[in-house]
Amino acid sequence: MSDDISTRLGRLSPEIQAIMGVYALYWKLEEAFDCVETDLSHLECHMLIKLDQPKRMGVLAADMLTVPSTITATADGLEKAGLLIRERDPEDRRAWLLVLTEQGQEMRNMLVSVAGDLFHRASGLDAEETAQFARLARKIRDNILKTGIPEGLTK
Amino acid sequence: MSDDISTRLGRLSPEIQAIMGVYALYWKLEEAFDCVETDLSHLECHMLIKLDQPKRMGVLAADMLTVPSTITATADGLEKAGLLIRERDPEDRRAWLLVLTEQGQEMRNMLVSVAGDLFHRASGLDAEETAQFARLARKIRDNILKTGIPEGLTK
DNA sequence: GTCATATACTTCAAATTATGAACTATTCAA
DNA sequence: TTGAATAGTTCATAATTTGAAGTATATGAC
Repeated sequence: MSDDISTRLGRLSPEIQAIMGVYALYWKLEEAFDCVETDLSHLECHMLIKLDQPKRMGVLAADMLTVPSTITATADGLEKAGLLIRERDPEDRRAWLLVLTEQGQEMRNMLVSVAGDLFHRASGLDAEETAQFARLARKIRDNILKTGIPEGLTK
Repeated sequence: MSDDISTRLGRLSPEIQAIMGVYALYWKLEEAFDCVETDLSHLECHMLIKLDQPKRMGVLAADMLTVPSTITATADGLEKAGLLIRERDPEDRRAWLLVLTEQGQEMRNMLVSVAGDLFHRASGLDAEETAQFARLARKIRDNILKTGIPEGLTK
């Protein structure tokens, strides 16, 4: 009709519009992830996607803005599924490096490809808009990691 | 160092960059919401923010991409806290309209203001970038609601 | 060297949250 | 009027998340 959701949303502040958009996209992506044929939980999918290279668990915790015990549980799941292994970090033997197995790499590639496609369909943005959005999203993420991550955990 | 998180993220596809940015922002906002002095759960905060005007529970369920029983539970909490009341929708007496009380309005105003500030601080974007991001976010949200919401539930 | 303190991760029990199936009330269409 | 569909509710269960206490390693002060 005339006074529909979109029209009213236009009257809210840009920040709230941005937040609502982010929430909608987040929820939609989560929902869509459910449909992907895997036995992985959402957090397991996220961790897999973030493991573009071996990372310490503490770094992942900071990156995913969660607590260590959650990372332990998630890594346990992925390890049990044969998608990653734990290796001691030679630079600090208290820490583990999470390293994808070949099978983990394959799964990750699949997820990354599916996620990209999901974003495309869910967002409805064209290539240029996607690039623009990605640029801002990257800037936001940089800012969050910069302000939210503990000192020295930038590996 | 040289090969830091941000640099590597730049090598990923725009879609994945966008998704990671969205996830980072979502998680950061969730985390920040915890610090706001309320007795509300996250979902209760979200629902409150979405109630810029009376809405049917089914509309909220579609909007928040969740199931009816979750909406029932969330509305129960807000009703118990005196922040909203249920009114039968005169156009369809099976449906409830969720209407904010005066106290609910106040709480919502507070949350909207805090959320805007949170976005500002978490994202680190300036006004123009925020506007740009908001525009794209709105477009995304429109697309998601258009494709995800059941027919006729645009009230 | 060694002692005290800090860090990286794990364990586990408890709390929170989310879900789906079965149910009530109302509407709609034939 | 009747049968099917829709709006929301209830409730038991499942999944997720957390925080506190524990182990092992590292770091810095003496």
